[in-house]
Amino acid sequence: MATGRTHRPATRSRGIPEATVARLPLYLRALTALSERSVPTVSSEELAAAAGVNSAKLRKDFSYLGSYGTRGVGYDVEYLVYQISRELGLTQDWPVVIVGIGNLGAALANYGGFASRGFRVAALIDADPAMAGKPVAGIPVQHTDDLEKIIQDNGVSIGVIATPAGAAQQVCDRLVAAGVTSILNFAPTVLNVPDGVDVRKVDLSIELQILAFHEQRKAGEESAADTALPAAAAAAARKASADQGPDGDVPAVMPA
Amino acid sequence: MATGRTHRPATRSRGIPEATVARLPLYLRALTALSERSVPTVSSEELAAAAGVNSAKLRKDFSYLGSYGTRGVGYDVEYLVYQISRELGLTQDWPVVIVGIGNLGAALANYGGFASRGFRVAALIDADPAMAGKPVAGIPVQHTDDLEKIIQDNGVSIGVIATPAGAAQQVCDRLVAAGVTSILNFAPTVLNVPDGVDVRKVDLSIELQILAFHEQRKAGEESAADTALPAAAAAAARKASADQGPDGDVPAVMPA
DNA sequence: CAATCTTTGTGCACGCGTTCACAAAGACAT
DNA sequence: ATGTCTTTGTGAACGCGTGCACAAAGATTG
Repeated sequence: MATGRTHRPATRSRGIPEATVARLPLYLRALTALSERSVPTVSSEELAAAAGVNSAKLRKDFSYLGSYGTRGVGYDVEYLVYQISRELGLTQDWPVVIVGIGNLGAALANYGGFASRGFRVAALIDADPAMAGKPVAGIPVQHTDDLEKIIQDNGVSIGVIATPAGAAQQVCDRLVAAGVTSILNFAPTVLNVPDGVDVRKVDLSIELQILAFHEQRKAGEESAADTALPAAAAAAARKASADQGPDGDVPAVMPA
Repeated sequence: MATGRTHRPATRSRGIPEATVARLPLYLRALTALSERSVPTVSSEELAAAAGVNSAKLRKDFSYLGSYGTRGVGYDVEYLVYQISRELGLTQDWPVVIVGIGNLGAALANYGGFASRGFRVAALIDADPAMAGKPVAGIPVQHTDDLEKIIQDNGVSIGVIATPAGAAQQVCDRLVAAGVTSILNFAPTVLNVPDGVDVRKVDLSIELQILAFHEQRKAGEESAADTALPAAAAAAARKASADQGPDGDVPAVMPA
C-alpha cells in the first residue's frame, strides 16, 4: 500500500477504490499483450487469468469505470486499453526526475518500462559533483544544486528518490518545495510530507523480511519445535546491549 | 500486497495478520535506529511516529506478538528488536540468489540493506555466458545452467528474479523445481507458482501508474468543471461512441 | 421471432483491518 | 499505603475489499 497521506474518504469525485486503482495497471499490461497479438475481445475470465486475479473481482473493478463490456461476448481489447489508460492518466506525458544516481538510480534510468507508458525521464540528479555531466542511459546527470530549477523548468510533478536513506528526507523536502506532488521512494526511510503529496515506497529489505517470515512459518510447521520461549529467557534477551554499527545492523545477536 | 498465492486463512498457526507482518519490518527499522542511539525505552506514540503509523495500530500489532510493553513506561527497545527479529525469522541466515544480473540485478547485489538483516547473497546467476565469472559486488556471476546445483548446494529457499519479463516465468519454474519456496519478483509479469510458494512483486511501472492516477485526480480537482456528472449525463457520455472521453482524446475504436 | 446460450454487472454477505475509547496495569510521588 | 499519572492492551464499531451467486443483457441459432 501507499505510505502516502491520509486515505481519501473526502474527495469522492470519481470514487474508484484504491485497491482497484492498484490493479488497473495489471489489467492494462495484460490487455496490452493481447492487443499486440491482435486479439479483438477478451472475456473477464480470460483476462482475469492473465492478470492473476479472480474474474468476479475484475468485473467489479471494471464496473467502477463504467459498463465497457458486452454481455455474451466480453470486452473489446483496444477500447479497454484506451479507457484504462485514460483513467490512469497515461494519455498524457509525465516528466519525472530521478534523484540519486547510484546503482539503483542508474538501473531505474535504464529501465525500459519507465518510458513505455507516458513516463519520461526529464532529468537525473545527483549530489556528487563528479557525476555531473556524465551521461547515464543517455541522459546527462545534473547536480543537486539545480534541483529546483530543473523541476520548475520541466514542470515535473513526479519525483523518484533513489538516494541513501540519510539524504532522502532532505531531497524529499526540496522536491516538494519545488512543486513535486507525487514521490516514489526507494530509500529505506519513512518520508514526512505535507498533505496533498502522495508517497509510495518500494523497499527491498521489507519485502525480503516478509518473505522470510512466511518462509520461517513454512519451515516451522513441518517441525513444530521452538514455539515460544519462556519469560525467563525473554527477560535475559532484554539485557542484550547495543553493539553493532550504523548500517551493518546484525540481527539482534541471540541473548547469550 | 503480496501477489502470492491464496491468502492463508488456513494455517492459523500463529495467526499474525498479514497487514501486521508487513509493518513489522518498519517497526524494526525504527527500533534499530533508536537502539543505535542507545535509547532504552520508547512509547507507542513515539515509535508510531517514527514508523509513520497510528499508535493504536502499532499497539494492536504488538499485541499479536504478546504483551511486551510496560504500562506507564513503554517498550524496551532492545527487547522489542529481538522479539520482532525472531518473529520475522531474522535470527537465522537466509541465503538468497539473484537471477538476472542486468542493471537492476547489479544494483540489488550492491544494495547494502540486503546483507544487513540476515540475508546473504549466496549467488548471482545470469543467462549471458559473457557475464560468467565476472564479479559483481564482489561475487562472481554464475551461469544459468548451474542454477539447480547452486540452489541445492547452498540450501537456498529465497530467490530474487531480476530478469526481463520474457524469461521470468521460466526462471521461476526452475527455481521452484530446485526447491525455492519464496520469490521476490522484479520482472513485470504475473508469475504462476504452485501452492506453498510465496511470490511478492515489486513493479516500478505499476507504482508510477498509481501515482499518475492520483496526480491526475489532483490536477482535475483544481479545475473543478467535471466533478460528478449526473447519472443522465453519464449515461449519455457512455453512448458517445467513437469520439472521446471527458478530457478530449483519441477515439478509441469503439466496439463496432 | 422465439429459444437458448454466454457473459456481464451487481446485490449481498462475510471477513479483515483500522480506529476509537477506555479499563487495567504499572510507575512514581507523597 | 494510598493516590495520581502515564501508557499499554483490547473490546467493539465501522468501513473497505472480496467473492458468491444470479438476474439481466445481448449474441446466436433454428
